[in-house]
Amino acid sequence: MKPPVGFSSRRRLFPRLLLRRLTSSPPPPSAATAEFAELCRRHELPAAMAAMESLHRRGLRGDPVAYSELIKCCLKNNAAEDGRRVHRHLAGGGGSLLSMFLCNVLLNMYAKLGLAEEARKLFDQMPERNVVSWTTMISTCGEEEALNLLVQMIRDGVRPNMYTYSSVLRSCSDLQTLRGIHCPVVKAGLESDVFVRSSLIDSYAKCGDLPSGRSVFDEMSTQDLVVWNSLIGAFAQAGGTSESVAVFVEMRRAGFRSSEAALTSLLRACAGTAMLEMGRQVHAQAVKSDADLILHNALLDMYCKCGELAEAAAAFWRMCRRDVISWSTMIAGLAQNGRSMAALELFEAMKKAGPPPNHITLVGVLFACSHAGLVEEGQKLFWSMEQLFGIKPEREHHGCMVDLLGRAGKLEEALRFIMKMDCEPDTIIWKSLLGACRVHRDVGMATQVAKQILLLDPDDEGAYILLSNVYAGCNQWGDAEEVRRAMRDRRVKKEPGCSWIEVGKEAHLFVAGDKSHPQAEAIGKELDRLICRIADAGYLPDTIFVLHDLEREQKEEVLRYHSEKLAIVFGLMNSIEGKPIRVMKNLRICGDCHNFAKIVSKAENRRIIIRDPVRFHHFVDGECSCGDYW
DNA sequence: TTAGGGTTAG
Repeated sequence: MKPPVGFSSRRRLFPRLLLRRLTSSPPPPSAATAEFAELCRRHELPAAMAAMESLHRRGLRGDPVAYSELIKCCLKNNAAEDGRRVHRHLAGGGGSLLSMFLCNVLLNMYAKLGLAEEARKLFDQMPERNVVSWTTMISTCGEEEALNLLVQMIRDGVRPNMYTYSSVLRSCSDLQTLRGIHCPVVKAGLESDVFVRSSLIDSYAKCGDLPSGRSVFDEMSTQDLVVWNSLIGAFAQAGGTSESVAVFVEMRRAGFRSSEAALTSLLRACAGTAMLEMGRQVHAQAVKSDADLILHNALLDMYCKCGELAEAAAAFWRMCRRDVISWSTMIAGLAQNGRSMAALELFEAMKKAGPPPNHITLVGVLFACSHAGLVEEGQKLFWSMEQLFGIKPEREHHGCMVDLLGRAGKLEEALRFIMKMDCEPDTIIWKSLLGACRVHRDVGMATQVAKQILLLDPDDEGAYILLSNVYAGCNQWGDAEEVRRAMRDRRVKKEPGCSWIEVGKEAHLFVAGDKSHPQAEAIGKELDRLICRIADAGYLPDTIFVLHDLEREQKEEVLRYHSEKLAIVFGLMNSIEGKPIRVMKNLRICGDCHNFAKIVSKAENRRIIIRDPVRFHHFVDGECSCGDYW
């Protein structure tokens, strides 16, 4: 007899199962295995685990599909210990239950849970391996190991398929290797697979070869939304905002919908290059996706990275759901924009009403302390974070502490702190101390610290530059020149300083002293006029920031054409009165440009926002949000 | 049973 409409077998089984669980007499073997299978199928983890134990106690065994569902359920619930228990049960009794199929499922669980060692151990123990086993193993590995496994699998007579190549390609971090793998992919006729294609695009972008990524895309005959998004994401990651927008427009024209992933990538690109107007336009496209958390986190980040804190805060409080990334983004955004106290207040609110902080949240909070000179608060947090939040200080947190002490002029204390650290100091931590030596003009310690960095990395450009800055700042021109010579001898090049500004949704780039911009002549003239105007307001070029031993007049000339000055003048010339001037820099702002921007903000009655790689400077009415503490 | 696109710091 057929059940009545709407009365599915699933609905019928449930009360029977419940009844059985409530009664003490065990079900007959066939019913017990069926019950186990059903619990596994329904992913009821604790009940299925109990059913498995009970079955095995009675010497009974379940169906392979049931075990496979149970292992998948362990993975879904992140229940590694339960997964291991299933593994032990399957391996017990001579291991007869551990078929290649179930080994592969277990392998996948270990791999996805990040338990690489356990995955490897199981893989090594497998008497037989098929393409799924090899591919699963490859997907857990970095480039070198993935390539080794690929060679071994071919030697073992197992032919890689599109899944295998997709994983191998994704592991490539070196362009030559990537090209080497691309060849057999083409030979095997697998390039047209959309998964392989998106892996190729992502990996070419990651290896810095965007044109190759683009040509893989252009050769695509069947179109696929994810592949479009891969290309948008690839340009976004490389900082190519206008290119990623162009691909987005192209994609829409080709009839594809604008997905959340694509909009998120665009926002990331806008954030990376501080393209606020473009970001606002993407925001307008994103309004329909109210519930998408990742997209809204990216939106928040975009406003923070464009220095628009009021809009960031509005976006933050408007979100219908906020996760640890939303809170961390907002806290770091406030801190980087010189609003340390507000960052700390938000952290207090998070502790009361938000999700538990993670290690990145605490980096943001420590950053807030170090950039506001809140030494005691920072130290208190650092020493209590493990106890309060269960987060063991990592290298990044130690780096923040060195920064905190160094910025506050406690150089000896910072050095002692480094010496006592549990982890080995890396060049980033030493450079933080070297930066503090420069600010506080401690030539002796700077020399020692720079030596330490160059021992770790003899080609570290930053160490040479910072040390030569320290010498130049103390008028030790001979020493500064010697550092420069050492740099030349080792062929270490200084990255040229550049700034850019968005005008009419386009980025205009300026390199120090560069006259290639179409308006270069007019900008130069306007800069001269501006410098004359602000000279009356007290601007005097501070030549200490010129690193070469030049005559004063020459130094002034070098300073005059620092890229941020050119960008500010261009912004003044090309934007509506009253609109803030927003400049982005690849290097940290020099003291003279900082002073220049302060005076211009007052003299021209303009808000100027400069973002360097570490933080923001908001110049309003002759003052900077950093309080001259950077 | 194996592979794809999106968010935070340094």
